[in-house]
Amino acid sequence: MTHDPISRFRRFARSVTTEVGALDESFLGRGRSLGAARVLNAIGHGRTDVAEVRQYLNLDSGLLSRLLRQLESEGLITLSPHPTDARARIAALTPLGQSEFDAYEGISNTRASELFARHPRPEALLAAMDLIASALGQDRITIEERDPRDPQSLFCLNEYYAELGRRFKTGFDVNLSCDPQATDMIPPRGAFLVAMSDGMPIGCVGVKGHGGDTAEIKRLWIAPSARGLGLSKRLMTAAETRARELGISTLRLDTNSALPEAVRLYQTSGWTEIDRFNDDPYPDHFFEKRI
Amino acid sequence: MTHDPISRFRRFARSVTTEVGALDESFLGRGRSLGAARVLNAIGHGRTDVAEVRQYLNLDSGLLSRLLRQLESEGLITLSPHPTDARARIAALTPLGQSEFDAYEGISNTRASELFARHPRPEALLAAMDLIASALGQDRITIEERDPRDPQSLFCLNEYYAELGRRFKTGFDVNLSCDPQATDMIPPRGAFLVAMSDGMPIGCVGVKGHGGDTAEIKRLWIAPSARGLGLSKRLMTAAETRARELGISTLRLDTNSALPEAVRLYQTSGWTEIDRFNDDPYPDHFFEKRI
DNA sequence: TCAATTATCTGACTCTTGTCAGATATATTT
DNA sequence: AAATATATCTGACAAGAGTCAGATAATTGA
Repeated sequence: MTHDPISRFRRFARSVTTEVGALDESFLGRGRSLGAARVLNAIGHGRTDVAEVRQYLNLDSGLLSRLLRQLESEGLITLSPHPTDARARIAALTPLGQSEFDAYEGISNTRASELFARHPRPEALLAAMDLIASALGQDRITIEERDPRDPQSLFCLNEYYAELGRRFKTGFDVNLSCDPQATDMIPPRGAFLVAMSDGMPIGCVGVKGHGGDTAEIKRLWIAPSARGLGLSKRLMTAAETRARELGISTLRLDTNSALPEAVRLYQTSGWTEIDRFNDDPYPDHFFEKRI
Repeated sequence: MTHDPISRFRRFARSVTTEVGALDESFLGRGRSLGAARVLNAIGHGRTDVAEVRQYLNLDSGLLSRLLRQLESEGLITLSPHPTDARARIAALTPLGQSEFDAYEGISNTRASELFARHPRPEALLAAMDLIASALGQDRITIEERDPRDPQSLFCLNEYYAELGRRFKTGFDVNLSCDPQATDMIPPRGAFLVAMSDGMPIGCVGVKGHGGDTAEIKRLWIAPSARGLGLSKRLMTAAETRARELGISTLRLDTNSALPEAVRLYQTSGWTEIDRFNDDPYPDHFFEKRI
């Protein structure tokens, strides 16, 4: 039979490589090699340190050096010494470089939006892409500490609130719950961790401290497309480690039976159920863990 | 904001290219260039005519010639003259070539099945891949005439029956419906068309004749992942064209109001509703079209 | 039958990518 | 201050992918 998972996967791989190949072809149309175009794009996307570009594109230093020279001689970028490390250099787009970068962006954006425009269910297509990106990018998921007020963190928090609203019969109103102060989730009192996958936040967790040796775990959320990959365990482990570094010895958390995956996670990872320790109207399960 | 469709698409593209790149790397591990490996794979997948391989991989004839020579000198393939065209050649794997081909297959199959094995919802992942493959492969969908009894056709027909079973309140039993004889859907009486996308069947339609100048359209089906892309219209147009070639001047069809997309399609593409013309228990709408 | 076309092969080239071994200047560590 | 490490640059090279202009032999069409 021809419709086993493997051949379906193959058809997928073939369609995507063809698409990517076609995009590369159009990039080539601007009279520059793909390598140079990639470097320009990396710089345009804010990777200004030469070392950063090299790491991102995984390039040999010699090769990158030549590509940078080429872009410089085309008048697309300027190279200046790094302010704090005179060995290193930082790259910046010139106005000409910016317009060339915009042209590349235009090519890929047009392709992408045409794809969505002619599709009957663009949201389904995007959800499918998220799912696949999470599945394929599993090994490249990183956990970063961030300010809970930065855009990536806020994105996670909003998704979290929206999901609670859908899951709780009564809906969810942040103002009724004891919303942690951002400063309680910033060192030295606490921390906020975001799981990033190829530049997109796909999960978060907060450690809310108050200066003592006890803290609360709050706002554990995983994007639907990344569920089941063991990410919540990774986030919780990272949160515990970070809490320990901050001098915290006891963690507590509250949760709700409308979130059975969460309850199960805590039960199976060393947490003990305890009595209610606050009067927040939403939670109905309370846990504690010594770390 | 960073979570617009474009950046989600980008994250997807990046994760897939990384995956494909990693696969290519492992291919390289067998001590052969990627080009040669691709040619070997194309031959192993049954593309025996050199011309076919060239077209499939979109290679320059000179380049392919050299790659074939290399594979031949490695003892992986044999090249023999084409039986009916002495200019052309056909390639075949030697036993050694077959085992080398199997090794490549093993690499990619292992990767794919590991991906599915560690995913919580492999079916959802596959459905997502199908959806994306259909969306990206739109321009590469071909409509082929096939024997309604060949495996690709049977796959479509079974999916079609299964779907009717789900859609009709009463279920669907092929034996109660007047199932067309295969020979009625083979020239000169009729035809059976299958829409193929990268080697997978994603839709079908039958023209069921009885030797006269009237025929019926039967078994119009589109895979869920390929719906909304205008494929049913393409299939119907192809069916009409083929019917005309077979000397048919009037087409009829029956359908059911549980398939509203179908009813709407016929109403908007030149068909006129007519009285019941058979006593099949399932249909409740009947159409006719002069072509 | 003869001219045009087709399938493949050959040789000569180019470009891009990538590797490697130093060279140079600056930072960091001891 | 000396030794070591780091960031980048330079030159020399090699392999892969791909292009192009003919050459050859077979097939097709007028």
